[in-house]
Amino acid sequence: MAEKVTSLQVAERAGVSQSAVSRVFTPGASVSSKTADKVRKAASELGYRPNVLARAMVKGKSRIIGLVVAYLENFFYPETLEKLSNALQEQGYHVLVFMTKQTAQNIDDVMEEILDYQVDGIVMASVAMSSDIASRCQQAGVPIVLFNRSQDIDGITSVTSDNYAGGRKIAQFLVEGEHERIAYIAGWDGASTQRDREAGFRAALQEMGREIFAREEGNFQTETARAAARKMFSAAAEARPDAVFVANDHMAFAVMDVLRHELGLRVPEDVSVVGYDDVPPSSWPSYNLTTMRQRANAMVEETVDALMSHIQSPEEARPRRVAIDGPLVVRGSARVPNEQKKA
Amino acid sequence: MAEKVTSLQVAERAGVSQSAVSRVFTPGASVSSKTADKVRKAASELGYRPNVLARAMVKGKSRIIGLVVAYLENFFYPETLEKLSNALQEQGYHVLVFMTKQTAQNIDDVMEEILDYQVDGIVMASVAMSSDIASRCQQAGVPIVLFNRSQDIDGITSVTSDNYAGGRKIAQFLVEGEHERIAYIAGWDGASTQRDREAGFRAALQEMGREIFAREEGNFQTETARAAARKMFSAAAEARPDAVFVANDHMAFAVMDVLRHELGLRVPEDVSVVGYDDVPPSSWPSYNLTTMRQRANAMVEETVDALMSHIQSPEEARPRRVAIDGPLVVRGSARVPNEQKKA
DNA sequence: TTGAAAGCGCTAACAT
DNA sequence: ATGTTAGCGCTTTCAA
Repeated sequence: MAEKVTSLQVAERAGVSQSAVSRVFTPGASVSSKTADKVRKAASELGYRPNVLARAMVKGKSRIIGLVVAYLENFFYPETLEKLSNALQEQGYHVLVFMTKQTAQNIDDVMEEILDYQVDGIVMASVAMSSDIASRCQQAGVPIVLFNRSQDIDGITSVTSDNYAGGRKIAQFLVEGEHERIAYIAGWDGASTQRDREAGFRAALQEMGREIFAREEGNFQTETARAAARKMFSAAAEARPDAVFVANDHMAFAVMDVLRHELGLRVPEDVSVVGYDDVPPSSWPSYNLTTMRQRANAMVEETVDALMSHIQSPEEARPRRVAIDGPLVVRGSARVPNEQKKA
Repeated sequence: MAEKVTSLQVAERAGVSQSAVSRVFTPGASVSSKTADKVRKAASELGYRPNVLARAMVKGKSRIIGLVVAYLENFFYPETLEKLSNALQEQGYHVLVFMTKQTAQNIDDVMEEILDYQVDGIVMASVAMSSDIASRCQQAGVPIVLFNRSQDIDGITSVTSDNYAGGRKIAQFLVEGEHERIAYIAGWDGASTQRDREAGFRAALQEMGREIFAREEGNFQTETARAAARKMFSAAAEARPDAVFVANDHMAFAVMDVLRHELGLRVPEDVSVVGYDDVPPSSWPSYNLTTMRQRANAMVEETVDALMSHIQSPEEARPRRVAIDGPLVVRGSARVPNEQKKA
C-alpha cells in the first residue's frame, strides 16, 4: 500500500526545492537542464506524477468538462460521446458524465452538482435548461454549449444540425419522388430538433402547394412510434400515407418494422420512409434507411471549439448558434425521382 | 462575472468562523441549529456550495471513478455506461471518461492520466491491462474492476457474464434444434469474452459428440464479420452450415444481413443464427435475434458493489471474479426443438 | 459547540 | 535559475 508521492519527496531525493520540481512539470517554466534531469530521475524512481486536483485548485482550472445527458438510447449519442471525449482529450480535458432525467428540477440539481466540481465548461446534450441556471453558470463564468438543442436564451451557445433545412430537404425529396400522401411522425415536442424539423418540413411542403396528409406523435420513443405507425397506416390503401418522414432514425426503425412485420406493407413500394440522424443501423441492409445525416464530427468540432475559445478568452468570445448542414443520404427506404439510383 | 463564493465569505456574512461553515456542510458534524440556520441563510443568499475539489484534496478522496473504454460502437456499452453512471451517482460518485485505443501503450498512458486525477476507483470496460499497471494501481490503493473482461492477474476484480456457460447453452440449444452443421464466427481473440464463449461452445459440443463444422474470424467488427459470413456461406447447401453462433450481436446483425440480402438465404429456414449480448436491436422485428442475454443491471450492480467495498474497507475487501449467468433469449432467428415456440 | 491553526499538494509571485 | 513564501478552499485536530 504505497503512499502518494508528492513533489516534496521528489525534491528531497533530487536535492532541490519543491518549487523546482513544480517547474520541471510546468511547461515553459525556467529550469536548467541539470536540475530538470535530477528531478526527472528522482520523479521516475519514485513514480511521481503531479496531482491534477491540487493543480486545479491553485490555478482555478480543473480541465474537466461536465457532460449532461438524458439518455444514451438514441444511437446518435454514444457516437457523439466517443468523439467528444476524444476531441477533448486531445486538448487535455476530460469528460465528467452526469446523467439526468429530462425534468426541470433534475436538471437544476445536476447543474449544481456539476458546478461543485469546478468544471471549466459544460456540454448539455439534448437537455433543456432553465434560464435561471443559464445565468447562474454565466455568473460562475462557466461556458455552456447546448448540443443538439437550441434555446432562445440570450448568450447561450448551441450546436445543432440545420434541422429546419433538413426538414425542407426531406419535403422536397418526397415531393420529387411523386408521393401523394405525405405524413409526419413527430418527436417529443419539447425538443427544438423536433420543432425545427417539422417547421422546415411543413414550410417546404407549403411552398410546393402541398400539406401534411397525416401526423402522429412518436415522442422519440420506440413504443410510441410503433403505436403512431399502427394508427397512421391501418387504413385502406387509398386512405393511408404513401410516404412518411419520421422525426428521427430511432423511431424510423420501429415504424419500418411495424409497416413490414405487422401490417404487411412493403417499404418503399407501398410506403416510403425517411428518417433523421443517420445512425449506424440506418446503413444496415435490413433498414437501408434514407435519412438526413447529422454530421457528428463537425458538430463535435464546433462544440469543442466554442468551449475552448470561451475558456481561453472569456471576454472576447461571443455566444454562437451553429446549425450544421448535412446531406440527405439516399438509400432504399424511399422511392426516388426517376433519374436517381439507390445506394 | 461574479466570483467564486467561498466558505470564508459565508462565514463573515453569518458572523461565524470559517470552520463553522464547513461543519454545517459536513454531515454528522457538531453544530448548534442556531449556527446552522445562520450559515444556511448566508450560504443561500450568496449562492455558496462547497468546492468539491478542495474537499477532495484534504480528504484524499475525489468521489470520481475513472472509466476506461475503447469504443462505444457495440451497443452493449452505451447501455452499460448509462446504468453505471446512474448507479454511481446514487452513491455520490461521478464518472470521468477516458477513451483509449486497445493497445498496451495507450492503455498504460491513459492509466497514468487517470491516476493523476486521484480517482477513487477505476472501471475498465473491455480493455485489457498489463500486470504492471495493475500493480501500480494496487500500490496507489486505487481499486480496479474489469468490466466484461477477465484476466489472470492476481488480485484483480472482474465482472462478466458467464461466457463459458453461455457458450454451452448455445451449443445445447443448437443441437437440440437438430442442426447438422454448426459453425462459429469468432470475436477478437484478445478478448476473454471471445475465448470463453468459444471454449464453452466447443466443450458442450464435444460432450454431445459433435464439433464445429466451420469457423471464421469476425473480430467483433462489422466488416470483418460480413467477410466471414460470405466466406462461410458461399458453398452449396449441403456444404455450408445450417446454424451459426456469432460471438456477439453486433456481428450477428451483419451476418444476418449478408445471409438474407447478399446470399438470398432465409433465417432461420436455411440457417439459424444465434448471437450474444441481447442489445436493443436484437429484439427489433427485423432481426428478432436469439441471443444470450448479458444482464447489464446485475453486472453494473456487482461492479459498483465491488468498487464501494474496496473504497470503504480497503483492507478487508477481497478481489472477486464474478461471472453472471443469464438466460438464452429465444426469438425467431434460429430453429427450435419441436415443443418450443418462438417469442 | 465553537474558533484558531495547521495542512492537503500544488503554482506563482518575489527575492536572490 | 532557484529557493522562500504565500496562498487555492476546504477539513480536522486542538483548545477553549
